[in-house]
Amino acid sequence: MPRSFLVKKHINSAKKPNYSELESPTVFITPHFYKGLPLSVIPQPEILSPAAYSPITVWTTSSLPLSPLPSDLSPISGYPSSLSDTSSKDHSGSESPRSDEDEQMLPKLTDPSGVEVEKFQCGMCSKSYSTYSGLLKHKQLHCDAQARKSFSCKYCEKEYVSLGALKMHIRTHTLPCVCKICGKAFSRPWLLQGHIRTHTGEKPFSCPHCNRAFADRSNLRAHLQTHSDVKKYQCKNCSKTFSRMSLLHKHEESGCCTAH
DNA sequence: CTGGGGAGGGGGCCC
DNA sequence: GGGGCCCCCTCCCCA
Repeated sequence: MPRSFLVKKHINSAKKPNYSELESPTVFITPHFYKGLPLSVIPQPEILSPAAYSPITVWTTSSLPLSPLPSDLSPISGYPSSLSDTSSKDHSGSESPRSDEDEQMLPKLTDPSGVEVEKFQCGMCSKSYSTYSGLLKHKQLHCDAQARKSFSCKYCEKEYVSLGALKMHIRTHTLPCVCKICGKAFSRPWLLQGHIRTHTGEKPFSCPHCNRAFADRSNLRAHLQTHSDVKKYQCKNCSKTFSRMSLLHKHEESGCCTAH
C-alpha cells in the first residue's frame, strides 16, 4: 500500500530525471507477470544463521573497513572478494617476458630461500607481478582501463571505463522500468520488482528470531542488527554503538563529538 | 531525540 | 554484453 512518504522528494533537482527524455524501450512488469517470476521466498541459510548477524567487531566512522569486508565481519554471506589483490598470485608462470612500453622489468629479487624471483612492475601504479601475464591481466582490468576512462554520460558528468558500465549508468537517467500500477519508473528490473512488492505486500525475507517479514533483504539485514546487544557502528567518542551508520552519523551530528 | 522500518539508488560481480 | 543478484548506503517517516 503506497504511502505518501514513499514518493521520493528530489531535494537536489539536478538529480531529478527527465522522464520526457526516456529513450530506452520501456519495460513493464505487472504483478500478474511478476507472479510468474521465481522469488526468493526463503531467506538464504546464511541469513538464518544466528552467527550471521552476531556482531564481532564494532566499527567507527573512522575505522570502517573498506570493502571487501573481512570475512569475520561479513554479516550475511559470500561477500565477493572482488578486490582481492592479484599481485601476490602467479597467473600462469609459463610465459617468457615480452617487451611492453608500460612494463618495467625489475631487478631480480631473491626470496628467503635464495631463489631468484623476477618481477614485472606496472608503469602506472607500481604494482609488481612475478609473471608477465599477471602484469598484463592487471593492466587490462585496472590501470589501462583507468587510463582509457573515456565513456562519458551525456546526462551528467560521470565517466566510465567501459561502455557497459556507462549503459547501466544511463539507465539511472532514462528509468526504463515502469510500474504499471503507479507509473513509477526505475533503472533496473529488480528495483521494479522490489517496488511491486509494496503493492502486493509480499515479504519474502523473514527474521529467524522474531518471524518479522521484510520485502527487502537489506532491510532484513538492518533489522537483524536490532537483535544484537552490541551494534557494529560505534561512536569513537562515547563508544555508544548503533545498528546503522546513519544512526551513528545522526548521533555524531547531534553533538556528541563536539561535546567531548 | 532516538531507534527502527520501508523504500530506493548505485556499483560490482557472476553467469 | 546484458541480466540478475548482492551489498552498501541513504532518505524519509513513524513510534
